[in-house]
Parts: sequence; C-alpha cells; structure tokens
Amino acid sequence: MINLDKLKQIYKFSKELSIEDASVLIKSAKNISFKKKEILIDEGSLKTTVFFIKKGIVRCYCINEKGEEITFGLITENQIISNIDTILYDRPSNFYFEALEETKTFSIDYSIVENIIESNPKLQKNRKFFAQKMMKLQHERVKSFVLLNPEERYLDFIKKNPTLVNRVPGKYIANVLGITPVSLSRIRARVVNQKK
Amino acid sequence: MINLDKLKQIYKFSKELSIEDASVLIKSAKNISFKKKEILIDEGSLKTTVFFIKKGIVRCYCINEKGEEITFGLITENQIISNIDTILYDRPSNFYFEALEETKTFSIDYSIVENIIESNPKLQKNRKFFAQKMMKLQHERVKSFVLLNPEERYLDFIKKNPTLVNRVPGKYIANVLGITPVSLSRIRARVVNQKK
DNA sequence: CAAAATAATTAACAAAAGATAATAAAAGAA
DNA sequence: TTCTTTTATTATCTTTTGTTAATTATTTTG
Repeated sequence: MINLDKLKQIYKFSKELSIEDASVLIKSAKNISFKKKEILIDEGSLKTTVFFIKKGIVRCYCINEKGEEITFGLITENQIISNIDTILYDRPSNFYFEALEETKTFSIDYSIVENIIESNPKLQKNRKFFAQKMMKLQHERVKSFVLLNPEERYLDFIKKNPTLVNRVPGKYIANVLGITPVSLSRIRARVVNQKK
Repeated sequence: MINLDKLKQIYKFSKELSIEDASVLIKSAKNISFKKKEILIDEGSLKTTVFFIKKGIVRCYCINEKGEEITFGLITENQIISNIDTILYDRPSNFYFEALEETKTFSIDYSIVENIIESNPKLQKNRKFFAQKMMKLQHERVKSFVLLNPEERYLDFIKKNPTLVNRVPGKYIANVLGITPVSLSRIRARVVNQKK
C-alpha cells in the first residue's frame, strides 16, 4: 500500500530516485513515534537507524565522570538523528537520545540508504549535501565557542533556535552552551535588564 | 619526469588509484613551500587548492568586529588545509591561512581531486574517510567546549597536540581554546603549582 | 484539583576570567 | 651582539562564573 506521507518524506531526500529505489525506501522506512522520555538510541547501542524528526524534540546527552547528565545537543523538526558513533566510526554510541516531547519520526536503517546511494551515482551529491550540512553545523558551533562569550552565545542560540527556547528546560540549553543552569539564569536576567 | 616524493604523497591518499589517475594527480599536484608569515589562503579568496602539510604549521584566523585577529585553528604535519567556505559552500573564505613556520606542502586543486573521485567509485570510500575524519575532529572539539572547563581544555589540548605547544605562540593556543592569553598564562602557572 | 516532583531563580561566597597596564622574557632583525 | 619588537607573565581591579543551598515557580501526576 502506497503511503502518501512516506512519499513526501522520501521526496524531501531526493528527487533523483528511481521508482525502484523509491519503492525500496518506502517499504523499508517506517513512521515511528516516541513518547516523552522514551529513548530512541541508548548509550552503547550499535543501532544504525536514521530518524528524521517530523515533530518533536530529542535531546542527545551523555553522562560525565561525576555521573551527571550533560546535554550535548537538541534536535528538532526537519533534522536528522543518527548514531554517528556507529555509522561513522563503527563504535557503540557515546550518547543517549531521548524524546523530550511526543516525537514523530520517519526512520530507516542507514545500511539501506547506503546501498541505494552506492548504486546511484546521482545520489552521491545528496550524501555530500548532508555531510556538508552536518559539517557546517559543527563548524558554526565551534565558531560560537571561539568567538563569543557565554552571553553572546546565548543570544546567538535563541536567534538561531527561536522555537526551541520555550519548549525545552533551560538547564539543557545551558549544557549546550557550555555553561551552568545558574549562570544561564543570570544571563537571562541581565539581558532583560539591558533591554530596559 | 616521475617524482618519487609526489608518488609517496599520492599513495598516502589512496592505493586504489589507476595508473592513469595517479599520473593526472602527479602532473597536477605541486610541491609548494611558504615562508614564515606567508599567506596560503586569503580572506575573501575563492581558491580551491587543497594543501597537505608535509612540514610546518599554519594558523587559520579571522578578524572579529573589534578588528582583532582570532586564531581559529592550528594545522600541522600530515593535516590538510582547504578553503572549506569555497569547497563546501561556494563562498569566499572567511579565514586567513598563514604559515607560522617555513611550511612545505603538497598541493592540488580540489576540482581535480573531485573529478578523479567522481570517475572512480572505489575512491568514494576515500572521500568518506576524509569527511569522517573532519567530522570527528570538529565533534571532539565541540565536546571539549561542552564537557571541559578552560583548564581541562588546555590539558586536553597539550595531550592531543604535544608537538604544537612549544612551537606556537601561546596567544594563538588561547584563542583556539576560547580564552584570553592572560588567562592561559594563569592556567599554566596553576597547572605547574598543582604538580608540585 | 492537590500533592509531589521538577525546574528556575536568587542569594552568598569562592574561584576564575576579562580588561588594562606594567614588567619581564624571548625572539627577530640590524 | 645589541637594539627592537613581540610575546609572556604578573599585578590590580572588575565582572562573570561555579558551587551550594534556599526559595519560588512551574509541571507532572495521581
């Protein structure tokens, strides 16, 4: 049975797919939903599923030597979650991926995507596109740490992620910015006062 | 004329090259050296040359709104320099790349590498390998900002870059770590005292 | 809705970082 | 080598951050 929603998702990935490949993707890809607090990928996991978030927020976190959860990233609508430790380096995940809201994904195993890309030279540019996007995000983030102080980093974050700010506990955002929740709270107070 | 040094460099990139492609690379690739303080890539440049550093150090820096030079990264032996703004995003370089020492490179235009990769499916994994390596470096760096404080970041840096520390002015390292040179100096003093 | 749990803010203090300037040390050039 | 320039360290002071704990606000859940 052809599923229109799936077709739309696949179309987002590439308009270069043959009918055959598209049908492989449609058969293999699933709509998977997660309840709040559910884990998409566990630490230590070797899962190679790629999740495209249609709706919701997922936080990526690890546990430091002190046993504290440190949120590394927040992933939301139209972004991709993958166990990069496994997909890129064949190692178990260093991170947990947890849904912060009811989260709907369109997901598929990476090996299937990989096979289809391998057999379709035209799709190489698609892969390149994703790799570039990921690189750019990482690069921008490093830049924000090198060039900005915590307050500027916070302002930059809310500018780039306006939808996240009011949906996610601030303590997670603090982690992402490399500061403590207490410090974030003070920065917020400062920013509000400066505006007045 | 076949150049043994060039052959070695090319061999480092891939053992999957055909004789034809290897000879294209050998013809196109050049050994280029830079004197201290010479610029490899200028801000605003659209140059797509890829430099493999055989010997030397290059710093990548930009100029912030206050007109100060901020060193973003330090690249050294067996690492690659490229104008990622142009190669990945077709935009002029945001950075300057300056030799900090007499620097010897093996260099080639990216378009040539690209053509050869395009026509050799086997080399795709080579490209993937480089992309992965870059991603990993960026990712590790973000991790160091999120999980470590400036002192830990410095210790992590000297552990991972033991050869750089005594060859490069500390003020550049401070920038890379996202702190001021004065602060780095204090951290160093602290670390020495703690050891005693 | 009320109780319980979670998160955010605020306070108080210690530690570290930024800024600026002075001094010392090191490196480069004549 | 000596002079000059650059870099590193130290001092002083201000600002910010981390830490811990108490308080307040918000969310969750029975």
